Amino acid sequence: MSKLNPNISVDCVIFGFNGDQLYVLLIDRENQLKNVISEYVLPGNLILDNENLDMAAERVLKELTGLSVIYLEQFGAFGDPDRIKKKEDQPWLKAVRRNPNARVITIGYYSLIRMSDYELNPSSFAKNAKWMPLNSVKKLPFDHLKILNSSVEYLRSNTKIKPIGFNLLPKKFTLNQMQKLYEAIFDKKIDNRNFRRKIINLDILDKLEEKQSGVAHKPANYYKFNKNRYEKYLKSGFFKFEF
Amino acid sequence: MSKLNPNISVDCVIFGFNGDQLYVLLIDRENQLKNVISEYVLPGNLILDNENLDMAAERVLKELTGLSVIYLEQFGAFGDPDRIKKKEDQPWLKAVRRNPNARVITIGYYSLIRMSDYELNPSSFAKNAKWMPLNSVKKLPFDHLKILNSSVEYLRSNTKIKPIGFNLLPKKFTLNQMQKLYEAIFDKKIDNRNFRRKIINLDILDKLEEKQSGVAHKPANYYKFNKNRYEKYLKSGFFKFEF
DNA sequence: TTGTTAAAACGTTATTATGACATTAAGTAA
DNA sequence: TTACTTAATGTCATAATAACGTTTTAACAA
Repeated sequence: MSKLNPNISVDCVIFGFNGDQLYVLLIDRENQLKNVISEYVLPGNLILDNENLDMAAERVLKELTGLSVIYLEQFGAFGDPDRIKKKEDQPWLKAVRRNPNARVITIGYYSLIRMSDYELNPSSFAKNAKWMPLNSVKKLPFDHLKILNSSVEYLRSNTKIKPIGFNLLPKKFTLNQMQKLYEAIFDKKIDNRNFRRKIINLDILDKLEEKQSGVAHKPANYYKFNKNRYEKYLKSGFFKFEF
Repeated sequence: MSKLNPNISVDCVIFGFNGDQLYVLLIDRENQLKNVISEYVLPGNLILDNENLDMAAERVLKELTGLSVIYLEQFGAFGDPDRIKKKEDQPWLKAVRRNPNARVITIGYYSLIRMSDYELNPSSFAKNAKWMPLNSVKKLPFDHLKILNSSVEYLRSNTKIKPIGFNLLPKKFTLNQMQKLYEAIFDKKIDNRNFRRKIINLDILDKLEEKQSGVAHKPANYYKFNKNRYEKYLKSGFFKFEF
C-alpha cells in the first residue's frame, strides 16, 4: 500500500453539457468529514507516491464522485505557496490532512462529459457531487476559482483548434444541439447558416437517416461523429494559419 | 531561509535562435558535482518551499546558467513515479540530493531568447551551459527528452496561433530572417511570397527606412515589431476558426 | 565599365473560406 | 385549416489561400 505524497495533489474540472449550458462538477467537502461547513470544491486530493499524475486524477475523481472518465487532460500546475493558506480553509485541511500545513502544489485536469451519463448512473458518492452551472460559480475555496477559470480558458483555446463534442453530445444529435454546445463554450450567439456550413465542410459528421420525432415543429436530422475524421482533426487541429 | 521541497522541481527549456536553426540550452551536470560523468541535462532543480512555480523556474535558471529570462511559460507537469529512477541517473542524484530516492514531479517551463544576448553576456556559469542544436539532441538523462519533445510540440502549437519572434529576432530584422525562424520552428520550407504576404497582412511589423549594407547582393529592408499589435495578437491569437 | 553573382522583392490567378443576411419547410396542436 | 415552432437552406461580396517565375539591387571581380 502506497503513501499519499504530502506536497502534490490533482484537481479535476469536469465539464458537463445538458443541451443548453455548461456545468461543472463540484463536491461538497462537508460530506467528506464532519465539523466542516458545507462548501463546494473541485474534486481533488493528494496523489499516491506510486502513481503517475494521470492515474492520480482518474483515481481521485472516481473516489470523490464515482465517475470514471475516459479522458482527462492536464491543463496546468498551480503552485502559489499560499494557495491553501486561507484561514477559512484550515478547518477542512486539519480534518482531512495528516500534515495540514504542508506546501501543496496541484496539477489541474479537465474533461468533458455528457451529463446524462452521470445522472443515469449515480454512484454512492453522487450525493456529495453536484453539477453547478458554470456561469453561476463565482466563488470557490482555496484557489479553485483560479483553477476553474484557467480550465475554461484552456477549453476555449482548445475548442478553437480542435473539434469538440464527441464526449459531450449524445451519440446522435442535431446540428442545432451541436451549435448550442459551441455557443455555451464561447458564451456567444453563432449564425446558424455559417455554423452549419463550417461544420459540414469539416467533414467530421455523418448524416443519419433518422429524424427527430414527436416534436411540434419540423423534425431535425440526426448526425453522428465520424470517429476517424474527428480524431484526425483532434491530432492535427484545424488551424488556418499554416504555411 | 527556506527549504527545498523534496518532491517538486522545475525544468527549463530555453530555445535559442541564431538566424539559422533552433538551439536548446543544456547544462553539464558533471560540473555541478564531482564523480558524476559528464552529461548534459535541462537546467532544473527542486523548488523552495516559499516560492511559487514561476519564481522557482526563474531562480533555478539563473542559478544554473546565469540567464535572466523575462518570460518563462509553463507547458506541462511530468510526474511518472519512475521518471528519475534510471540506474545511470542515481550517482548524480546521490551526489546532489538530500533525499535521492524521493518521488519528484517536475513542472516544465520554456522560453525563447536571442542566442546573441546570452553569448555576449556570459556569466561565471556559462562554462557549464551549452547551446545544442535542437535537431541533434537525441538522448537526455531522466525523462528530459520527453520533456523537451513536449516543449517543442507546445512551441509549435503556440506558434500556429500566436506571433513569435519578439524575443528571438534582433530588434531590427529582415523578413527573410523571420521566415527562417518560422522554418526552423516548423522544420519545413515556406514559400517566401506567401510568407511575406501573410506576415505583412497581420500588420505586426513596421518597415524601417534602413537597409542591410555591405552584402554582396540586393540589401534587405529592415523591419521591427510593432509592439502594440504584436501583443494584441499574443493575447487574442490569430485563429481563423471563429464564429 | 561591364559582367557576374546572390539574395531580395514582387504579382497573378484560380480556388476556397468567410461574414452578413431572410425565407421556406415540416411537423404538431388547437 | 390555421397557428406555431424550430429546421433547413442560398447568395453575394469580400478575404484568404496555394502555387508559381521574374526582376531588382547591391558588391565584387575581371
